[in-house]
Amino acid sequence: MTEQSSAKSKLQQDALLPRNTRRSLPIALLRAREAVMSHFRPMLAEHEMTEQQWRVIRILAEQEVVDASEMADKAFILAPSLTRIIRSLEERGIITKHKDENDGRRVLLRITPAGMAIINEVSPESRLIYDRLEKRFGRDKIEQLLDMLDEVATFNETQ
Amino acid sequence: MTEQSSAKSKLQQDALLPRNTRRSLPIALLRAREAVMSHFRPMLAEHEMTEQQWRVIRILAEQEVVDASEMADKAFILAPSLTRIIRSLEERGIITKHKDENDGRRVLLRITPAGMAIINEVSPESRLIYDRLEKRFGRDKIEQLLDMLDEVATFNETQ
DNA sequence: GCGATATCATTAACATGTTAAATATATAAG
DNA sequence: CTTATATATTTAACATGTTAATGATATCGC
Repeated sequence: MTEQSSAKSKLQQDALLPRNTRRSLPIALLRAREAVMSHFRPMLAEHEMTEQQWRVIRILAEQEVVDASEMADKAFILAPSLTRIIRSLEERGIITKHKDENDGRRVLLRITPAGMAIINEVSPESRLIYDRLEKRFGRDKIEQLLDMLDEVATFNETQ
Repeated sequence: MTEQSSAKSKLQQDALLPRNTRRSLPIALLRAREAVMSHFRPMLAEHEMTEQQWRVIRILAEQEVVDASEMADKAFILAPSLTRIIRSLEERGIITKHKDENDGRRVLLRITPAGMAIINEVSPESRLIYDRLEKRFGRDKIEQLLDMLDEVATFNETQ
């Protein structure tokens, strides 16, 4: 018994040990995100949509034409992932994809009526979940959280 | 040229990112997380470690023996991912894996000296980055953020 | 105009995320 | 003791994350 615990504490007294994982910011961000997303995923799954695919068509519902780079920025999806997502959504008739005539490198994306139909079916339930979240924590607290997260997001810009 | 861009650039002037996306909690959590992680990944890559693999061995540096279920909980990694990570780390001699003699279903994990060597090499630089983060935002603010994130993480429990 | 350089999108290769199903072991009910 | 049920881990299949390399088009400098 004492033998067993002595080895453990020997390891733990090492000064080089990393910070306790319980208060790790990356994991805390992951947990919070998962807590929110777990409410959305089942509803999206009913429409054979992933969370990332939903982000893409939601942005196209707000803005008629978006090129791939802008989409990657707004939806926070890396280019290689976006390429695959665009291919899948186009094959399923949810979005269209055309070369930009003024810049042959760019790809212009638009949502189709089929895509808008999904938006219209999912949006009400999506709002309901956000409302529940706001009711649970209060709008002020969520705004405050969003502000702090925005601030943390600048950590990579300011060295 | 000016005609073409006028309608859209007016919209864009209000906010480079549309309010809906920019003030979306899931994406804000993602952005914040990425801002933090982008500082760690290059350093982990030097040791051929992914972020998730680092979480696993860091937990094993704190606690001598951890079974797979407990690891999944603490590192916030789903079981199928953990299975693959354990296989990779074991093959590389960074951790060991044994059946629990009292419960044949369970798998017990331990870190090896080679694993501890990685911990000792990475930890100082890791602490440096966290210190920079703390200096940038203040310890109180980060503690406050962690508290709020913990609270959001309970959103899935309390319906 | 032409060549060097930059930018945008895609592909490749491997790791992880996600859900469902399969497997192995443990525990409870009878 | 045996069957049914529950739990822990693994496997499978597909989607996305991540970095590096490639191909295509634009743009800059001369």
